[in-house]
Formats: sequence, structure tokens, C-alpha cells
Amino acid sequence: MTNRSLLTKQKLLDAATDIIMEQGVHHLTLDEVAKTAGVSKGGLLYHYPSKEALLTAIVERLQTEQNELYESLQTEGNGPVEAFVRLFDETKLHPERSAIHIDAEKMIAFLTLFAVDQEYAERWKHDLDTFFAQFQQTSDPVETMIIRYALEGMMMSEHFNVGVAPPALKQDIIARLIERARNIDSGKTD
Amino acid sequence: MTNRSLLTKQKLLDAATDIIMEQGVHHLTLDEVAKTAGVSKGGLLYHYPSKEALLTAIVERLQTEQNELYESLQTEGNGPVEAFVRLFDETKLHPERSAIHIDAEKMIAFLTLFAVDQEYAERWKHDLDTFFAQFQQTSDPVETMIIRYALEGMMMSEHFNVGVAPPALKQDIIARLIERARNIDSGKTD
DNA sequence: GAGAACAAACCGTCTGGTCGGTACAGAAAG
DNA sequence: CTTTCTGTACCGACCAGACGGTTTGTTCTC
Repeated sequence: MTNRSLLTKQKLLDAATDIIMEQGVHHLTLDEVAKTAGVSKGGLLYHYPSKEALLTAIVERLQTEQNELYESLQTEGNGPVEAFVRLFDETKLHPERSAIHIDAEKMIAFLTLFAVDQEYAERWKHDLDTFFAQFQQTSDPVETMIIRYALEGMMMSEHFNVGVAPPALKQDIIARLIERARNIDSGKTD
Repeated sequence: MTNRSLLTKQKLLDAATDIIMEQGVHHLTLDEVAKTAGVSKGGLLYHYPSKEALLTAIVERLQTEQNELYESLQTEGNGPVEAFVRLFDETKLHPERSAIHIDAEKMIAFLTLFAVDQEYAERWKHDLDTFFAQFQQTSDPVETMIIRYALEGMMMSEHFNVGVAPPALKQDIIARLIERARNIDSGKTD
């Protein structure tokens, strides 16, 4: 795996993610990805021998980025629940963190892949299940799940730009979620 | 619009919705819809002259069903926020209501259509925006939005069967959401 | 029998994937 | 040093199947 090869692969994954975010999955064709990345179709298929392989690579990179950021947020002193809340808002709070930058838009691109094909979603179910299992063992599982669901719902809403909260309200929402997450992490049953 | 015609149209919409729910949008082909509905492709295109028209009809029917149920929940004495919460759980609470039955699965099928194509989503943005606008004018907009987002997130999670809460926990979650919705509707700032 | 409701063969386009070939960097051979 | 060979990275024409939509013909209903 030379440096050049790695760079091309990055360009291809970036292009594919961009297309999903900006145009929706059904415009994600191999020709379009190749064109956007400035690579020929043959070049694309040299690195990712099938569309399936390309999609898999997208999801894997996304998962890796997300895990790295989540870990780093926890080692900075956030409890597991608060870290999860901040995961969704990290882009706005610390834009300088762009190296491990992962924002809601990308996560939606990820979820969108699931929406397209149930069969495909099944393959990733286990990984996500184990990740979310921890949220059922906090000091207040009910509130923890509400927080988690609220963040996911907010993500969806913003992606589809449907009934979104104005910025000020959104900030208040995040603030309240963080406050509750803190209480849960510190063991207060509220 | 004869009775026979209406029946076939229903069958087609049902088939299309089922396919989206069970197999994902990318298996939603005209041939598949026709086959599932027990109608020929020509028959399908007689009623819905294009795939676009079929999708539009699906979304419109879904919106109508949802609005009817929401209205009826409100006239039964629920406040606007509580009615919204119950909208998501209605299937389990009152299965006999199947005439205007709309469950989370169907709403996801609906959202999934948006995920596939941004352009398509734009067409429905306005309707949804006006519906959700009321949730920013309750006695506690922050909490109201959290409830709304949580319900949407839960819906997503259940659809993709990813990190779902066990039934008991889920009931507790709904119960707590209803409790808070009641407080908001009755004007308590909590 | 007339129009509505459907059937089925057919067509053009789009798209995932194949395939033969090119460019080039370095290793091996002379 | 130069020639030959080899493997990596990439190109772009082409193909086969899938899919949306058309056309033409048939059946059902009133």
C-alpha cells in the first residue's frame, strides 16, 4: 500500500461521502464517484473491486473516526453519556478538531446506506448493538435512552432540514441534554 | 373512480409500502410492486403513470392517515404534545384502531424516501415544517423538542433494529415521555 | 359495444462490472 | 550503463442486465 494508493483511496471515499450527503444515495454511481474524485472508473474499481466494497469502506472509516472521537472525549473527563452527547455537537464546539472531525451529516450518510437496503444493515447490526448496550446500564437507563434517541432524532431532522429548531433553541436543547447526561454519569437518579 | 379501481390502487400502495419496509427502497421497482400487488406492470402504470406518481401517492396517503389519527387523538382530550407522543405508540395501545392505523414502520418507510433523494425531500419540506412549527410554541419548547426528537430517534432505531431497548424499558421510556408531555400541555414549566 | 381496467411484449437508458491496454518505477540481467 | 522484465496504478471502451416507461392487444363492466 503505497502513499499514492492511499491518497487515491481517500479521495474516492471523500467523493462518495460527499455525493451521499449532497445528492442522496441514489446518485451514488460508480461513474459519479470516479468523476468527483478525479479518477477513472477503472481506477476506482482497481482500489474497490465492487460498489459493495466501496460502501463497506465508507462505513468502516466512519465507524473508526467516530470511535476515536468518542474515546478521546471520554479521556478528557466526560462520562460515557456526556461524551455521547458531545459527540453530536463536537463540530460546532471544537471546529479545530478537524483531524478526527465527524459531524452529524456524515453519520446520516452512514445511516442512509442502511435505509437503502435492509440486508446491508444487518451486517452492521452487531457492532452497533454492542456499542449501545452500555446505555442500558447507567444510573438512569430511561433518561439515557431518551437522550440518545433525541440526539439521533435531531440528527435526522437537521439532515432532512425538516422542522429544525432555530440555533438559539438548539443550543438550549443541547445544554439541557448535557446537564442531564452529567447527572446520569455522576449517579444522580434525578 | 370505480370501486374496482380504488381497490387496485389500495393494493398497489400497500404492496409498495410493504416492499420499502421489508426490503428497503432500492428493491422498490415497478415490476416488484406489480408482482406483489398481483397486478401487471401495465395495470400499475395505468393507475400511477410514473414511479414518481406512485411515490407521491404513498407519501400523501401516509400524511393523510397521520393527520387523521393526530386529530382524533386531540379531540379525545390529549394536548398537542401528548397526542404526538401517543401517535407513535398508538398501534400498541389501540390495535383495534386499524382503520386509521399508522405505525412507526410506515413512517420510516416515508422518511426513507427522503433519504434516497434530497430533491424529492424538498417537495415535502414545507408541509412538515408547518406541522412541527407548533412544537416551538409550547410552555417548554426545549423539552417539547427533546420529546419530539426522542420519538423520531426511537422510530429510527426500531426500524433498523439497532440498539433497541427491551420492551419493558421501552414502555418506561414512553411513560416518561407522556408524563412530561402532559406537564407541557398543562403549562407547567417543570 | 364502448370505455375502463388490465395484460404482456417490447424499447431505450442507466449502471455495475469486465477487459485489454498504457505509464512508469524499480529490479534483474547482460 | 542499457536493456529487459515485473508489478503497481490507472485508463476508457465495452457489455449485460435491470429498470422505467411505451405500445398494443385483451378482458371485464356497464
